[in-house]
Amino acid sequence: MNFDSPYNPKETEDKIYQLWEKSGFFNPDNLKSAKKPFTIAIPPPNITGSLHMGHALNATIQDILIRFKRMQGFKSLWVPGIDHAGIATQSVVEKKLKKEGKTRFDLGREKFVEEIWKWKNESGNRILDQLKRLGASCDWSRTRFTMDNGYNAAVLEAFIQYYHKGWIYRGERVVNWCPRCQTSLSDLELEYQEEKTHLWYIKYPLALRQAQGDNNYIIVATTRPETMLGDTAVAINPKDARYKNLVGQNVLLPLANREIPIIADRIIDIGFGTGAVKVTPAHSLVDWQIGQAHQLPMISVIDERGRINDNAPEIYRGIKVEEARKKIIDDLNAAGLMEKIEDYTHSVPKCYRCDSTVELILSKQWFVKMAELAKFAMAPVKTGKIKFHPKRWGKIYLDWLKSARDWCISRQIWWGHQLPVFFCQKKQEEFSISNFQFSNKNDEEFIISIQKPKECPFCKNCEMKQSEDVFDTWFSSALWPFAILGWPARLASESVAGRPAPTSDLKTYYPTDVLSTARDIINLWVARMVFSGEALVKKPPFREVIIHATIITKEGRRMSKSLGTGTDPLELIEKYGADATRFGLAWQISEAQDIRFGEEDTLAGKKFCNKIWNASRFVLLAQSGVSHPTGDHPKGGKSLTAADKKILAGIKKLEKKVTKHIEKYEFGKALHLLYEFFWHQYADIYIETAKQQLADEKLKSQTQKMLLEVHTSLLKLLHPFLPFITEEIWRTFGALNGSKNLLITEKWPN
RNA sequence: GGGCGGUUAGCUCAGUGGUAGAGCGCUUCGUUUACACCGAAGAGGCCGCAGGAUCAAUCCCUGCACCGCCCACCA
Repeated sequence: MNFDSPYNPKETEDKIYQLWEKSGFFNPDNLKSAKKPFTIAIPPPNITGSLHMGHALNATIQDILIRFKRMQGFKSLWVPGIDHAGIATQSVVEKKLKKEGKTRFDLGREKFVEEIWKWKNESGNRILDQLKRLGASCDWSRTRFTMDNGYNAAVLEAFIQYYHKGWIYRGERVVNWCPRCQTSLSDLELEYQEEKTHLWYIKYPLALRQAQGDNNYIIVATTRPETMLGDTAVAINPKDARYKNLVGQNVLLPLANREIPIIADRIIDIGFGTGAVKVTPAHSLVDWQIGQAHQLPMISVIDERGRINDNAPEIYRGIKVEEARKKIIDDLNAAGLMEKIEDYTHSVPKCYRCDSTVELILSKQWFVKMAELAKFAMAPVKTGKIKFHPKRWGKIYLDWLKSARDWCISRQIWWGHQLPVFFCQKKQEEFSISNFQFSNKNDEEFIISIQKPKECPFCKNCEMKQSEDVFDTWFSSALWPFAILGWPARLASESVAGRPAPTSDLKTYYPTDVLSTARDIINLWVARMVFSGEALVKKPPFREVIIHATIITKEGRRMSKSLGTGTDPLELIEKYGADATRFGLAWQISEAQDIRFGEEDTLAGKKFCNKIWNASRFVLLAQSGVSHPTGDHPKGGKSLTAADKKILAGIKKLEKKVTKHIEKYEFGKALHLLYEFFWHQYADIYIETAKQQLADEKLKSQTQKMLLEVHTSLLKLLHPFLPFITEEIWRTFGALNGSKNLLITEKWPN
């Protein structure tokens, strides 16, 4: 180690990280003296991802905790891994193909999935390597992937168990559909964007004309004129005096030339538009509900590519939705049926992966019933078995669960876990959305099975066909905390009556202790992990949930690569070093909802590292010519000066406070205290005093011991925050007293 | 429409029922054997606005304003 120049992270970090990896201490099985386990399951980053500030912050938080607990003597396990990220990954590879002028359909399913695996093997580990650069002390020997063999088994097992409990059903519903990704989406995979559009007031002529001349039609207001081709009713509120006498009559649906009834339903808002609303059960959720209540037929007019289908009049078929809207407006104008147009602003759902406008279409999908599972998810939070930090997120979590709708878990993409569902070919009619003019088709015959049945149990002589659908990515990530620990693998010795028995990892490390994540996936992920854990393993998956702040730019804007507004944590590491980067992040941690990230704090971290570096040099130089017999402790000596006593007392207090803050997940506070103490109490005051004491022969030896004592205590306290530099310095100090222990496993001083 | 968070020094943010703090920036001075990625000293704040309970509020309560986030089936 070269103390003659400022601290150089580049010379240290790789070397130290290799030392740690070689030591094997990231794997808690090698922590011989450790007793109680402490576990964190990393929120698996997407395989397509590259480390961003959010990851860096979260990794810093988790690593501080893991290192802290490891030093405290816990069997600390931080399990790393990656998520296959169905739609996201598929679109990355699709984009790559597009450059070659191909689509996934050109390749076919098998070849395409092969392409993705190839891509995964080439660049899928990038983010994990980046985490290492930050100093993350994960147990890499336990690295998992949501599509590795064991994990696949967990996904199928979960589905089958849910199915047998009656919590899964297949049904034709109005679902969110991304026309670009060609798949269904769950409600949580939508992002709403405000759009300025219009409210069109359209005249629907009454089929049975009244004597009074001005009652020839009823006017409906809509933001989606194009879906009128699929209208099967006009609805009004039963209390609306304006239309009371029209209920039960029919109108002649313009353009489509069908007669549809006027119905009354309390769900209709009298104040919206004209108070009369067109009902399109196949393309709107509310309308679907109305349709169910009034037994209306469903006419699907938009297909899975976002085009008008064959259920519409011929002139509109095959046209994209946006164009169909224009054409229909023109045609209504031409027919004199457009009453008026108003400006209107409302939120339009977009695909969270590709930003396309999401259509609501009628489709047969698999759903998880939320009624039971929401109870599972709520119970441990209500009883305090799971605690949120900050507390307020617990309420948000519960609020969502109270009204959560059934979860659509099937996706029509190719990258993911294929549903373990097999259909009888003979009885299965080829599924095509445009065939669904009317509902009430009976379910096809299918069976749920991990392996393809040898014989079709229905017709006895067909080759059964597996469902082409894959699971929603979140269905598999919901199993993360226990799937990564071995669930549902059966150990012959432990299996009980054929039921899944926990593996030893599951026994030892489950439930995990802390989950640290971002607030935007509380419902998407956290809630689902909780009910999955409760339902499948009978235990909540973690005890504490840390919801960390979102990192935004100093100007208050979202950090985004495409906007060019992001800070790249790897650049920070390059520029300031990993410790400084961690410092810059930890320094800004508080309970606030956002962190407006300023690079100055990273610079401060770099300077702090240098301060530690130089103070260490001083302490080492001051030791020259001294040998320290082990056990020779300065404490209690009669010769302690006032300064000695003060710094020792200060350290004691600091140890208590830092411990307390880390335990309360107040990492920013802990770091501020450490910084203040090291720099101003220790370096500015004590070291300066020590210089004088060293010059005094009577105090010299005592002071040398004091410096070493205080310094090593501080290195320990700093280690979870600044692991590289503290470990590097620790090695030099170890050389002094013959100790070869790594700092990562030194005992936490409290 | 509902809920939540924020409003403190030029910037980013801590903080406490009783003289207001940090990092960065700024000013002045300082190369004495850890460190100029430093040290010493300093400037800079009606702690968003208006009320209320209190001996006393930046901190507690109420209302308001502005910024931001989330949820919701206004078609």
